[in-house]
Amino acid sequence: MLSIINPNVPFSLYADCYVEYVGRAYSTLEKGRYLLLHKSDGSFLVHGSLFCKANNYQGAGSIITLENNKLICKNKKESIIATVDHIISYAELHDWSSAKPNISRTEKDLVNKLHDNWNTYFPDECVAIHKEYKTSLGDVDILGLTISGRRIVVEVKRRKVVIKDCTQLRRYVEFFSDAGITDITGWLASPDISKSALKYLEKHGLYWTAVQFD
Amino acid sequence: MLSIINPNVPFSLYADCYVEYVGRAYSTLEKGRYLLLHKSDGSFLVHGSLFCKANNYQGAGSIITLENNKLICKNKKESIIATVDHIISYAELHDWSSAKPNISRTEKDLVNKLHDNWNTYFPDECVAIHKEYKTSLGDVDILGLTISGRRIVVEVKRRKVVIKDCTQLRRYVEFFSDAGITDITGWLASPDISKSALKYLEKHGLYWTAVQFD
DNA sequence: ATTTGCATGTCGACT
DNA sequence: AGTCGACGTGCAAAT
Repeated sequence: MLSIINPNVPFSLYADCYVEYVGRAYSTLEKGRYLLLHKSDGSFLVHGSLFCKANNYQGAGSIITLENNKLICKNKKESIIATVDHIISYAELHDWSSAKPNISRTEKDLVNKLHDNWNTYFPDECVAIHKEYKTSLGDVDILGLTISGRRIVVEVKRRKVVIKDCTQLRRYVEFFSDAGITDITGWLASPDISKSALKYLEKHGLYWTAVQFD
Repeated sequence: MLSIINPNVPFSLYADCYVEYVGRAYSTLEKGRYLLLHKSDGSFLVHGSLFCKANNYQGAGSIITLENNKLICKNKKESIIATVDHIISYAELHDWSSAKPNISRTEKDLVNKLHDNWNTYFPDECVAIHKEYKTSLGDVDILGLTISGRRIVVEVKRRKVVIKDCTQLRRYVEFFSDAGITDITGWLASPDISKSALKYLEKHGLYWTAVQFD
């Protein structure tokens, strides 16, 4: 019944089926009509008519097999079983492109802008400005060092800053204070910030500066 | 050329095209063969042959229009333009199910388990145990109150705890200490924890307990 | 509309 | 394999 399906070729299958997933979680998807996609890297997706996210999915490296009217997708720790009642349409997807999109306006772009225009955004003149400075509590987006030895710790966000971003910054500041360095200024830099995040920053003696995409 | 496409009906389109996205970010997807999906809630997806995630996407409420050989998907602040060279296949997706999966083994399940079996996991006997206790710094998963007035603050994670989960817990603990309450114990509860997270917890006088899914 | 946090997050980078 | 953080995160729930 699923004999027309070749699991060695990527495909799109529109079918009436029931789907069960066992792995990190457990889920069932009621019998209905869904679009099932099998990609060349082993990814498997079950899409319903709503949302960007698939109802069920499994990542690269999964293996698809057929057993009677069941489509079984397994990887190391997880499996999806689609029990198929009726196939509406099946199409092999040949020559499917593997290209990835080229994205700009990322956090990295903002980091570069801040790095290259330091004095526009920060009052402390620096003798050295590091990007992606590694610490045992995580990587600091930008670390400035003034002539007097003051550290300027900057965490950059490409979207509106919320509270958890502030605790991330605090953690990086904490790395230096734990190391006995007390002359530290912490900054968040982003296009926007929530009210509670700004309040939280002020309470902890931290700063925020607005930075926009070009 | 795209005249066979009815933008009022969900569809699956396998085509050679070039895709451009403008909105929160900007991206281009090189000319190639991709699967384009239009869902009934307005969602639009451009899938390549790799990964679970679409190369390009737009969420519910988007509107699709056709202009010559361009497929244009717009919402309030964003747009995707797919310039189509050649259609390999086009299918309308009728009676596409809108069901959502039923998921278990969620964080909520763990919260309930801890709440209902408190003494198995925590040494402090409590006179009251609240779930989803609201504070101005976020919601505490579980808050226990002992007869002596001690607060037990518990943050629950369904997967392995990492450092940022510890700072989340610290923030909730901080809410109470800011309010002048000093008798607080902070716990993380999860199936597993990373080494550095455990070390971080210990350094800050916080605790971890293992909890498994049933 | 704003803010918060979960998610089977996914994915990439680095150790 | 383990750990960490960005992501156009998506998405729901609460305010």
